Amino acid sequence: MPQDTHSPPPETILVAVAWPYANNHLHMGHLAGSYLPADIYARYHRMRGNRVLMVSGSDSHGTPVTVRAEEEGTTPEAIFERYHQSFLDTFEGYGISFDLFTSTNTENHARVTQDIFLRLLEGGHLYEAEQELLYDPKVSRFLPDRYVEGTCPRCGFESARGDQCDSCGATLDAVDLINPRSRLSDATPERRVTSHFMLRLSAFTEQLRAWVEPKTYWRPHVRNFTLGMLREGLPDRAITRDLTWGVPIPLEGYESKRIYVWFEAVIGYLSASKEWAASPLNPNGDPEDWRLWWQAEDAKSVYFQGKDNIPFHTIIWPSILLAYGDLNLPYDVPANQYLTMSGAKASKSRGGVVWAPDALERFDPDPFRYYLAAAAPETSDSDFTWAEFVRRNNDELVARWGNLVNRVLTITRRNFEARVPQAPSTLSPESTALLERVDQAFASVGEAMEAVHLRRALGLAMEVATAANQYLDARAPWVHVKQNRDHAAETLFVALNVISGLASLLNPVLPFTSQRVWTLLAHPGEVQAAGWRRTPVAAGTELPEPTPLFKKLDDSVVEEEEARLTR
RNA sequence: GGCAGGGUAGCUCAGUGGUAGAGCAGCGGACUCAUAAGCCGUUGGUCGCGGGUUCAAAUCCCGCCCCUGCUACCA
Repeated sequence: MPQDTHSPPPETILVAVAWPYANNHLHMGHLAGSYLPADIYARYHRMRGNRVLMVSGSDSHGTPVTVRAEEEGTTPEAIFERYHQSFLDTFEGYGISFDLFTSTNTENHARVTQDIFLRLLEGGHLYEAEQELLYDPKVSRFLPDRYVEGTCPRCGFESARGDQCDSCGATLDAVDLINPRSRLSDATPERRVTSHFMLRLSAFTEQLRAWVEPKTYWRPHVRNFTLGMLREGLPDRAITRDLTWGVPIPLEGYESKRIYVWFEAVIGYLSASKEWAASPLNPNGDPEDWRLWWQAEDAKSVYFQGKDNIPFHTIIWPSILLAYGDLNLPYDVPANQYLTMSGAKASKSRGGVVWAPDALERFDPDPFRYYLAAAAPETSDSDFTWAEFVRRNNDELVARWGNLVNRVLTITRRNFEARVPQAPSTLSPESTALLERVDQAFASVGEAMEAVHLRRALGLAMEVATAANQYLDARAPWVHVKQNRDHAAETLFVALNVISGLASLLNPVLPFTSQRVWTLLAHPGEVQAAGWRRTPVAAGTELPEPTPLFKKLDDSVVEEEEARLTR
């Protein structure tokens, strides 16, 4: 019988997702690395009845946006707006279900950031210090290290970047480069002294260590990397820059400076929560509701992003939170490794990537969600190939799951006048066993979901589909429908109920097609709202005419898409 | 250089002390309801290399080789 496998009291969970930088469209690496895992996790918890707030936004500030604006002869706002809209479209297309996807370019965010800045200043966590930085006199701008090129002082490579030499791999300081030149104008940068606010990160080393040490449930690479950085000691870092595109410093006399992105962007998690609470999106209408996720003791916050973002979420953001006080530190930071594209790292700048908006013009979202979840880079880098995409689509979605739904519905339609057959009062052992197996899967899949082992969660759900195919084959309802109608009726009744359970189990990963299965089973409303349990299919229910859930893809897709990649 | 992750069947990967696993590909078979899908059986591995600990190691320790990533003032 259907049952909720375990019903603890509702939890409060903040699903915090990396802020994409608004200088280009999103690609498959972004989806696989943070947006899709976050969405699967959030959908699962919503089905469990937990109180989920899933937020993120466009990171709108920073030098690259300014530079791009100048290249195109437009404003930073226009560049940001373009990609912000692209992000919103991508999330809608792929079913990434943010409660709020805002940006750092809001008054609210500036206000929250400035509040934190002032409180940290009062608390002695910030101080002013002079720095010598490289300045491009032609474009009148201080240069981030990456915008300086020159000869590597170590290996003599002539096109070393200011932060790192691509030839010998050395970590560099831009002022040490020989014959430095600006990448913005080719001018020779000048050394100029400028004054900036520094964050006293060094003061938090011990507190952070005490906080991270017991986090044994974190992914090993996240915890080890963080502890390694703490062992080496944290240097204080400048949190302001000589820029005009960014959040202003809330003090007199600092009009030419802005709060820098690495300090300001992570604050977005908090400002977005506040924006959501005060907006019409909050059904309760209480602007103070953000406190539920940020101040309640048992609230959990889970931060999804790629591994390159680990220090910002395990060192810098926690330091800011500790300095500010009275706000929850991250509960977990399930950072993913990288998704490589046919062996090469996905990169916005280098090409060879599958752009999220483009891919959706030719394929449905669920096959991508499925593939990226099944091959998620949870423990090590994983490779996206079109051949694997086509194979998983055809073998696993079409043949195993879609075909299961289709064959059961078709037999039912042709032999039982499209009505769910009546099963006998006592089910056979194999029928009972299969139903129990589905119901039990809600516990095992749920456990994997909560540990953010999404590959495993999906694998466990798909095993149930395999068991259902085996059951059908053993019971051969297409044979018994002629000789022993009751036997076939029981088989189909059970199979339809198993499919109902699978629609729910797979919904976090496959929301679009699970909803279609829901409709094919004549369930009213939305699968998302049905809870984390199998919804029974009642005998006698009239079923609509089935249509295939997934499209089988021809092998020629592989060549076509690979040709597109190299363009 | 430092740090991290990885090196297991042709391919993609799971498996952290107790007789080597899954999916796909390959081979064979029974079936035919279904988008020729599904089901059953089967071939295939000195678990990167060399030492060590142990009654027992893919799994723990040491050394080495190779791959990837990170190394935080691009975000």
